[in-house]
Formats: sequence, C-alpha cells, structure tokens
Amino acid sequence: MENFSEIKKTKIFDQINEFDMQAMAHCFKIKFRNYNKNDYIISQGEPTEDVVMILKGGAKVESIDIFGDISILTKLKAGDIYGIENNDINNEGYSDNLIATENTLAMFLNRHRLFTPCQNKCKRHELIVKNLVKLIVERNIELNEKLKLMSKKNIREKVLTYLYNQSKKANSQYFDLPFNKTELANYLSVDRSALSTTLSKLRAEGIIDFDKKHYYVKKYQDI
Amino acid sequence: MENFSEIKKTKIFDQINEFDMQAMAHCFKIKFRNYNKNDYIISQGEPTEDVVMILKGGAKVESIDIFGDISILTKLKAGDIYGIENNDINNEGYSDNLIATENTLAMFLNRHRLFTPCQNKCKRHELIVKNLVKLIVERNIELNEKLKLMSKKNIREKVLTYLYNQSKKANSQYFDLPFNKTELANYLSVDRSALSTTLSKLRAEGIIDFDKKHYYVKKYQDI
DNA sequence: CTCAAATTGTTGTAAAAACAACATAATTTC
DNA sequence: GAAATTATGTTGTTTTTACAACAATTTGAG
Repeated sequence: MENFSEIKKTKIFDQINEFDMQAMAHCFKIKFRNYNKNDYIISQGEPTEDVVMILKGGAKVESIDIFGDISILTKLKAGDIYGIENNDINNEGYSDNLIATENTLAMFLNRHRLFTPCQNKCKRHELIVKNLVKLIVERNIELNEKLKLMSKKNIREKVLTYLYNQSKKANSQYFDLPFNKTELANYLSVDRSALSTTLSKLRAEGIIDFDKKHYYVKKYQDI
Repeated sequence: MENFSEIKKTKIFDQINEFDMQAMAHCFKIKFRNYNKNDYIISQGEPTEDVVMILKGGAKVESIDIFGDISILTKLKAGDIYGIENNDINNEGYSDNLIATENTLAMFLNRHRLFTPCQNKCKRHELIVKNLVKLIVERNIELNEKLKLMSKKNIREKVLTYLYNQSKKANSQYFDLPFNKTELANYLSVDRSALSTTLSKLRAEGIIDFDKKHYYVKKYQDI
C-alpha cells in the first residue's frame, strides 16, 4: 500500500498490518498530499472534515487572534495529528493555520468515519479509536502542564519549571530541547532577549548549563 | 436509586434511565461521598483509581509546584468531572488537589471500568464512553483557548480576549462571569490591583462595562 | 441587624519584562 | 566557500506589571 511504511511508524497505527490498513484506508476515506516548506496544509476557517496526520516532515500550528497578532501554538512532527479536537457542533472551521515547516507528507482521515463504528466492522477500528482517545488525553495532560508553566509569575520560574519538567521526562539531568532559543522564547511567550538574559544568569549561578539545544539542570534539592 | 436525581442532571448521564444506571453503578464500581467546605476530595499523589464527578456543590483544582507555590487551576461545578485525563501508565497519582468549596456530593467511578467494555455488555456503556470522549475533547478545546489567552503579552489583551470569548459563548454583548475580580485575576494569572486598573481604564474608554459579575463588551468592530 | 471578613478600586513605588539596537557566531543557500 | 540569513548574547531605555498599603463598599455569619 502507498505510504504504508510511513504509516506503520506512527503510534496510532503501529499495531496494524497492511491488510487491515487497506480496509481502513477505504473506511476512513484516506487521502495523501505532499507539501513544500511554508505551504498551507490547513487554513483557519476551512470546514473541519478531516483529521490530518503528519507522516513525513513537520508543520507548525499558527493562530491569528482578533487583534491580528500571530502566535505559534505547537510544532507537529511525523506521527502527530491535527484537528482531532474539532467537533462537528462547533462548526466554525479549523481554528488555526497548519503550515509545513519543511517538505511534508500528510495523510487526511475523515473525522466522522474515524469515530463512528463502520459498517464493515473492520476489526481494528476499535483499537484505533482507543489510540485516538489516548492521544487526546495525552495532549490534555501536555496542555495542562503548559498552562501551569504559563501561570508562573516570572521568566526565571517559567524556564526553570520547563527545564525541570523536561529533565524529568528525559529521566536525566542532561537532555535536549526541541527548540532553539528563539523558539523557546516563543513557546514560553516571553521576549527572546529577556529569556537569553535569564538563561545566562542561571548558568552563571551554576543552576543550569546549556549548549545549543543541549541542556543540563542541577538537581532541585541542590539549589 | 440513591442520588439518581442528581446523576440524571449531568450531561454524561442525562440519556440514561434508572434501570440502566443501576446496572452501571455496579459496572463502574460507583461510590458516593459527602464533603464539607474545604475538605480534600482528592490529594496530590493519591493513586488514580477513580474518576470523580461533582453531583452537588463545587470544588476547586489546586496545584502545588516544585517551588511550593499554590495556584488554582479550575473550579468544578455539578456535572463536572475530574481525573479523567490521568492514565494508568503515568502512575504518579493525581497531579493536583481537589478541594470542596462548599458542601459537596461527589461520585467516584472506576476509571479502568469506565473505558473498558464490561462483561455485562450493559447496553448504555458505549454511549457513556462516547460522552466521556466528547467531554475530554471539550476540555481540550477549553485548554487550548486558555493557553491562547495566557500567551497574550499584556493584561489589557488578556482580559479583552477573555471577555470577547465569553461574550461569543453567551452569544450576547451582555453576560455574566463565574468569577469575582479576585478570582478573575487569579484565572488570568495577573495581579488583582493591576487587573482592576486595566478594567477601570477599559470602562473609562467605553470599551467595556461591568457591575459585580455582570459584564458588557462593545462590538469589536466598533472599537 | 450588626459586626467581622472579604471584595474592590486607587495610588505610589519597586521590580520585571518588553523593546530596540547592536556585535558576534552559527547556519543555510547557492 | 562566500554571501546572506538566522541565531545568540548583551546593554540601555521604556513600558508594564507586581507589590504594598489604604479607604470604601459589599457580603455573610450569627
């Protein structure tokens, strides 16, 4: 099957064999499309028929608010999914833009079909739904975590909390971030130069260390 | 059935009759408990066996971070659910405290049973799961919305965006907030007096008006 | 109804963050 | 590999926010 090797790599479909996938392809009305860097995969306001999964490459979720200000919400990589939280009731279309950040292969799945048991009763459907729910729940946990981060009252606490969280996830005092400094500032919603100053200060105090995207944090109890 | 009238009022169980509920009570290992104001319903770190639903009264979700600082994440009212996003894999226990803000009746449902089709095949189970998924998705949308709010660069944009969102939800320029000013400041993670100053200024400019928990916003295009 | 507690609005001051501008380093592109 | 672009760290200035203290008002408990 077309692109099956890429599909197989994703969390959601990793337990599915090619034969079942073939059946599901029809059931979910799967479509594929390739994008170049900076292409719009989805535009704000478009009807929310599909759920998009990135199979190769990457994309960013970009939001434009009522004041016209643009902010980048998340970055999607292969295996990540977009549009799952849209529902048919709230049919004002997708709430954000989805833009390829590099050459990207995307798979479209019909949302309605995804969540409704199909006539064919393709046996793996239930597993997929379960995986999808798990994915949303995980995203909720992530969002909760980020919200806690955002409520910190200064940059120092924001960045320290973020680094501790990442360290905990990596299960090591040494870990890599998926962001460069500019992107990190963006992610934490703070000014880049202010973040830079804070990071420098923390390094001078010996609480953290970093080089490019590599970071180290001292154990909390040692501070 | 005990407390059935309260259960019936909730979004998740509104289509369930008492007979089915009786079956599910066993299936979900339902338990009830009453709490006084300020009682802990759930403590951070407790094993996450159950999902809690508030049937009467209210509760607040309170988070304590690594610095020991306390912040209130959300307020739950009758019909709201807590603990759904916890999973058995991430078994570090509940991540926050859940505290009754008034006399409260809570219902506990076994999370595992909730998401796993039961042997009894109680016919409404599938509907409940569907409702739960809907709830999780709704929370996801809410979280996304709040996150966008929190990334605004100043208090003025934060509060204006929040008020516009609420106005849109209420489908009216006149609407009530669930918060007093102190709670609103808390929700937006800003200083209360600074929020007060901003609100006064916005009122002086004629962009908004308010009295207690009643608010009015001018249409955006009129600003 | 009365008193205590909580809420609200205001102001001045201190602290923090955003902003702008720049030099240097690193990365990308052709 | 050279040139252009992007990333990074630093500093000074401006703006915004937090903080503290207070008076006035509202709420709630007994």
